[in-house]
Amino acid sequence: MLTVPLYAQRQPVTAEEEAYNFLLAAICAGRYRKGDRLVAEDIAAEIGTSRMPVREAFRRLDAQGLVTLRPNRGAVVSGLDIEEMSEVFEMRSALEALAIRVAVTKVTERHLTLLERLLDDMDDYRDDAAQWVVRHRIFHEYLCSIAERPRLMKQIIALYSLTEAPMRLWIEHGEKPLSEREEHDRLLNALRTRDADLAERVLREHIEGTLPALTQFLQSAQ
Amino acid sequence: MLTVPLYAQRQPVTAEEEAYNFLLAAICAGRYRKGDRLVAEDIAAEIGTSRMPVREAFRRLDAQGLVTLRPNRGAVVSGLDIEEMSEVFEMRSALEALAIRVAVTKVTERHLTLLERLLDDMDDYRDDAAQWVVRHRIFHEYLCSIAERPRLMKQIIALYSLTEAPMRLWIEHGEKPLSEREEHDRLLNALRTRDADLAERVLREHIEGTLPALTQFLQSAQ
DNA sequence: AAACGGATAATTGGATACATTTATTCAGGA
DNA sequence: TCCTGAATAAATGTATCCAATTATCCGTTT
Repeated sequence: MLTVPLYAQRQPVTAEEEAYNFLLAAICAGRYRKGDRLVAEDIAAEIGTSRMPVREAFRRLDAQGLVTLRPNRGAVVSGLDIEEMSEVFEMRSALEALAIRVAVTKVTERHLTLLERLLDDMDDYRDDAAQWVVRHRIFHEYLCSIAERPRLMKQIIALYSLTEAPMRLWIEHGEKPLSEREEHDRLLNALRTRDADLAERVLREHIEGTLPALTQFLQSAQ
Repeated sequence: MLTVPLYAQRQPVTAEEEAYNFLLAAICAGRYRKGDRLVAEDIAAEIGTSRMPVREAFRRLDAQGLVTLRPNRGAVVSGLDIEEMSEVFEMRSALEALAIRVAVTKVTERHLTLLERLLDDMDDYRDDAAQWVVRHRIFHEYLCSIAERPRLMKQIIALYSLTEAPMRLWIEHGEKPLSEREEHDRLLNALRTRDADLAERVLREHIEGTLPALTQFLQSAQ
């Protein structure tokens, strides 16, 4: 199995990296939730460092939009309200559309085979919401990585980090749309045609089509 | 004159903010150039703090892509090579296109009047490249701000921070395209029609049309 | 002269200490 | 009971210190 992009893959060589990986993973996994206050000293104690590397990790997470830092008032997990979720989906649509347009010009059979495999992988976790959401993210990120645009990729990854936790809650709630596999297959078929307009259209429909149900779930969970 | 979004407007209340504002402004202004090493202690001495706040500022700048941080090897101003410049312009095109589509649904006469004023402002600095580039940025950022999408806005601002220094060098080099005012007027006219497709098309042409000449300049300046 | 290697200097990463700010507690008064 | 506000506790911001890493210098060797 080829490795695929995901958060925190790099072996930490500094305490700051360790703190960053720890916090990113914990927020994505839902251990720290929207509004939770992150106390530097507590986190430092948990990973066995001093507060300083944790503070530096906070800065990166703040720049990424995952955490909100206010002077003298600490770090709070940002989370997304309905409006912000919609904004993030709009941005995903715009940036992933760009990525797939470029990807269409570079995609090989090898890529398509692996993408297919990633979809099968997702199917295997049909009944494990947490795993399914992670695999879903891996699929999309791998798709975007074909474009070979590092800054674009970084941005898309940041957006997925923002949506992972609420997406998991939603899927765990049993709302996984049955049309997912079909939509992803349509996406692969569009890629195969190398038709950028078609691929973009299918991708945008896939992303934007997910939003209403997710929004409804967020509303019901106030 | 209404205030418009730009970098570093907030009065710094912490040393970290001061360091961040200082470095952001210095990189945008071209005082620190691509490849320059940023020594935390020197910068700390210049702004009258210790290294710690400067290090934290480095993290944010790194997350924004303005600086590259490597373990034990310090901070280096990232800069953009030709390929990266092209990537950033692609991203600007995608994100500003989204912004203008939303802006079209929200734009008022008041906005249009101010935009017009900002264009006149730019004209006044026709012969001052440095000022012109700053005003150009202000115009585009104000245009995007009409969409009222904070995360989108933040991202667009980050992209402008990346391009400001090379843009100034290019304009100072005397290559300012004479068609700029006309293109910006076309943009305002498109906004006035409230036709999202038209506005997006004009904006993308404006952004993507700038790239070839800028690329050529970067190539000539190796 | 160029390449190598070891000594020294410079710089970074991280922990600790202390001042400042914010949060919490709790007693007294409306 | 609900405020109010002083006292206390907790957390943050920053400077300083030390260890570890990296960069630079310089003499030696080829």
